[in-house]
Amino acid sequence: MIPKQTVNMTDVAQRSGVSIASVSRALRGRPGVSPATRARILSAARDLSYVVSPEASHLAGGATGRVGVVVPRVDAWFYSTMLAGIAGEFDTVGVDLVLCALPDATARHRFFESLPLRRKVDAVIVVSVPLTAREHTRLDQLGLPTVFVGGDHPDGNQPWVGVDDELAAQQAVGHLLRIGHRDIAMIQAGDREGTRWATDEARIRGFHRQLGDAGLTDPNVVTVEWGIDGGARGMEILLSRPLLPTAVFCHSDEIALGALRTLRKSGVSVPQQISVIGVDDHPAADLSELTTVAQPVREQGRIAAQQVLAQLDPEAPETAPTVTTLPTRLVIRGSTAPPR
Amino acid sequence: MIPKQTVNMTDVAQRSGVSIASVSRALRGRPGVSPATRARILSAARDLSYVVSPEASHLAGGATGRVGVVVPRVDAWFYSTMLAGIAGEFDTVGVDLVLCALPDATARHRFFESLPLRRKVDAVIVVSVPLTAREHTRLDQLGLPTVFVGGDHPDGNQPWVGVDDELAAQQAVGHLLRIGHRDIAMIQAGDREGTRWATDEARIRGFHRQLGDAGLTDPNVVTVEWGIDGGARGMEILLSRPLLPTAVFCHSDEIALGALRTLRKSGVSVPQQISVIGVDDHPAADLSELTTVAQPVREQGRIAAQQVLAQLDPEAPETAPTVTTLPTRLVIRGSTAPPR
DNA sequence: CTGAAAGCGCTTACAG
DNA sequence: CTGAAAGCGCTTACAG
Repeated sequence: MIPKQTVNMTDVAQRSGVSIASVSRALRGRPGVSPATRARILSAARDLSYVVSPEASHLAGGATGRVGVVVPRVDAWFYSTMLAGIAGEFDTVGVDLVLCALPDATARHRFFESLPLRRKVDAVIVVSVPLTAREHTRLDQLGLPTVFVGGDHPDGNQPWVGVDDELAAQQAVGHLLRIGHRDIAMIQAGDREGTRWATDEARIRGFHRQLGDAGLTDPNVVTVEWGIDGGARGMEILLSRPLLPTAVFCHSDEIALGALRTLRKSGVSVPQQISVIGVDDHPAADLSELTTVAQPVREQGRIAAQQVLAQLDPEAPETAPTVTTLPTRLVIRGSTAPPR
Repeated sequence: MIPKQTVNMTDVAQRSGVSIASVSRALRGRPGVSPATRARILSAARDLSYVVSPEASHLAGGATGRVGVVVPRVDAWFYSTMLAGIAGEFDTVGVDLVLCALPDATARHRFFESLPLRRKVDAVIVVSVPLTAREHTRLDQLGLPTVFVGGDHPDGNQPWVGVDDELAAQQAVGHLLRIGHRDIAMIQAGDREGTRWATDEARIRGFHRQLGDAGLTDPNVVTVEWGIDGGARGMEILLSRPLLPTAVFCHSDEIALGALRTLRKSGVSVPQQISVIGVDDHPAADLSELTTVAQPVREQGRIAAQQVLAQLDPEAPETAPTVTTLPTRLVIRGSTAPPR
């Protein structure tokens, strides 16, 4: 006899001598089943190592047990760390993570127009992705609980988790000012496709504000493509100008690491001739003795996941959508020192 | 009037004046629909921006349109890059990626015992995860096409993609020998929980073999936990011994980067006093001038995804399961030089 | 080429 | 507390 590929609810019902309706109720922990019957059913289900078919369950009105996670990309420290935080949280409750990476404007556009997550997940976490008004509308049309991480705060009152990027920039620049720098440049990240990233804008805003508060105006800003190579290029540009600033605030550690590479290759010593500071506390920042403003990335993912799960849990008390801003922290290493 | 939440096949059928049977056939590209009807249906589906319900489709015998990807973790360069390669490939054909991270033995055990992917995906990609015989059996019980990336070659004739880690180690050690080193140590990665990773074993095998071929035996080997901190610790141990080797082969770039950190902090100059080489070509290797043996990670992910998709495509010609070994390549940077 | 119909494995009112 | 039955949105033989 060929064993059946899969055990279904009918098998469990037969083995425990009840109808599938009772099995369904027992398995979902719903009321309306006597304790004795419930016990019998659960034991039968265990014996057969039965798992509910998510397809059938969802089709009949249940949840999918899946949450979509939308990220710009996965092969960057920030996003993969975020993902690890989310995945760890989902794993504890058996929710499946459907990954959507939107590396460029085309992918983003396609995603919001075709909404491939439709009917496939119970909720969505959107990490950093900048949304146009139309894209927001499309997202709403999914009709799913949504949690945003980083990036713009959603218009409506939807949950958001992140850090204060403007403040982070101010902390970085504040440190440079405090140790005596007055000639501070910035290497800013810009999107090749012209997409405006909330983080980018907040960081340069913080840069200008902090300098402005110190009475410094019209600073040197170079905008390059995000990444190590962009940072390297940014520093090349600064080096090509007549006067070298005494310090450089870099949009992020990846930019700063590239800048450090250029400085090393050019024989400019850090921090003696120039101070460099980034944002993030990327693992490589420690290796390169890069002073930075750390942000808790994994934690952001964890919190976002918890919020989504709370929204999905019918048992959970109804709560107002929360905006969670996690603290950032100056980490002083060897790449910054007072100007000479 | 309140618009319906979701458009279903019936809506498309009505709009194009045919039965849902024809809609289903047209949408799935099956024969038995006249070109004119097909065109009408496709256009109606587009107008309504209809997407097939994966739940219903699968329940009725179709595919889920999902593939499970199992990785040890996502927050490490190797895995996130692999994931990016896989995700990019899936995106082109609209397959959803269900991510499963198995960070420790407990998670791994739970995963293979409860097989949470059961009934949820059409196929599986297993990246690097070491499998016991029992776990292999359990995986087989899923009855799904499976592609392995890295790690052990599966016993049966299942597709595998990866690099030759033993050869990679030999390339690294070969380089050290070629430039004159004779006293070569290794910092090896070991699993805290005692899990035996195929990659780890292959790399130390290559190390010993290459030294053995050069008539060198009984080399210095230090085993530490994988990662930057492990590498740092490994180098501390080497430094604490009476004689410093002239060169160190590191299990991977992450280990090597940690080793470099220790050397810098200890004031030991690289490559003057000691040469260091790693494996992977991690982005930070370039920043740290680390000589290494590069492997194409994203490409491995891409190929694995293509193989899985080919197995899922009924149109695709039946092919024998392939073993694809991608080349590794020595990348010489500043961390290695002839001994003095 | 096209459609009516059975059936996939569940959940949930609706009756007992 | 328990079960018969409708229905979720599809796919696929089976008839035309």
